[in-house]
Amino acid sequence: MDIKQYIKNHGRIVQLDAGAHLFRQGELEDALYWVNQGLFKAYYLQPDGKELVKSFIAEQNMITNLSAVVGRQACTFSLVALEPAELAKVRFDTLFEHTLNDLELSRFMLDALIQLAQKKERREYEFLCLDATTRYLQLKAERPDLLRRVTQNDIARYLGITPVALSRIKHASR
Amino acid sequence: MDIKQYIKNHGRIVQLDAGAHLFRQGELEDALYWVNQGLFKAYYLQPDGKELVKSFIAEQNMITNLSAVVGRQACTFSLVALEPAELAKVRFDTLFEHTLNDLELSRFMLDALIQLAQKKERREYEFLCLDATTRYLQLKAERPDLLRRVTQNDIARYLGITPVALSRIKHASR
DNA sequence: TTCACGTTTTAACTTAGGTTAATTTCAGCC
DNA sequence: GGCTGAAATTAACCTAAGTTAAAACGTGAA
Repeated sequence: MDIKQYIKNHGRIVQLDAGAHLFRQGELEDALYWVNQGLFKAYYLQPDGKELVKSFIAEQNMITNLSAVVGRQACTFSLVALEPAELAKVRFDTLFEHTLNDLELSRFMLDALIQLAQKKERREYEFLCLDATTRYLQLKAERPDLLRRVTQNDIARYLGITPVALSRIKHASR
Repeated sequence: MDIKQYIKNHGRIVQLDAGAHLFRQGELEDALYWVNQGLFKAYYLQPDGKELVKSFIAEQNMITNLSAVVGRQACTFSLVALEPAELAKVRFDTLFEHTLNDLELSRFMLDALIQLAQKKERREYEFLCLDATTRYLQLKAERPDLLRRVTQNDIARYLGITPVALSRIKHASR
């Protein structure tokens, strides 16, 4: 069974309005979600109230808060719907148990985790090796849809700079 | 069978002098390694000759170049021994095949990948949310051994700053 | 249409970190 | 003990990005 199939069989449908939170930093969470529809923003809230964007998650992707779900700790980030959304929700533990008896499912989990690790490695590379201007131009080239669906403020906080700085970069690179 | 056991059974021992490369950016690579002894530096070489440190890998850890090994692409980074080292080497493909028939092995792969993803997520957080001084102080608190085994130049390039900047930070935070 | 409010831009000033180069420190070696 | 070369520090100057605040722009509701 593949993951999408598994979630279809075992999952509960969740509907969210734009602006609604799926979970918040500090809460406990044990679920893994599959996004059927909508766009989400994962973000860290700093003690001083500043917000930094960890990632954007669109349709046909998984969402989970790894440390919360694996380590049974408080969520390290918050997750908010930027558009009206529909997801399927399953308990991570139950899914993980099923991988114990189902080699195919286990394989799909492996694939998903490899993909996740590669994505994170990519982002690590960008922060370590590229300057803000290059990160912006790359994002613009590779996810032009995002720039349309998301405010420039959020794009800036995803790139690790302030909205003011992003506005300047856009101006300079025109 | 767990991964260490698997590698012990199927792996080939590799010895390296300090300064020797395990693989280089741009080469093809199909192996996964287990570090028995030594310390490694994974680094990106920029077109302008600048070097940025992706990670340090010490004893009792796995090493692999995910994109190279999974996507059959050129290595995205180089891997060099900072100390005389001994590793066990297995083909990634073969291991991955074995996970198809061995649930326990599959589980151990899952655990390893979850850990990897969590590590990467952690580093992403540090680049996104913390300034260089905080990143340095945190590294110093959490991996004091590293600061002893690695030159300050390499620590700086791991933190994403120049050696000059790190020296300044040390001076200021004393 | 207009108002209100959030988003984006612009400007002026500050700060962290980069760059280059000179100097000091230190470890290994003769 | 003195020499060598790498590593680390220091200094002077430069640039990217942060901060604060004001102005301009857009969009949706009344």
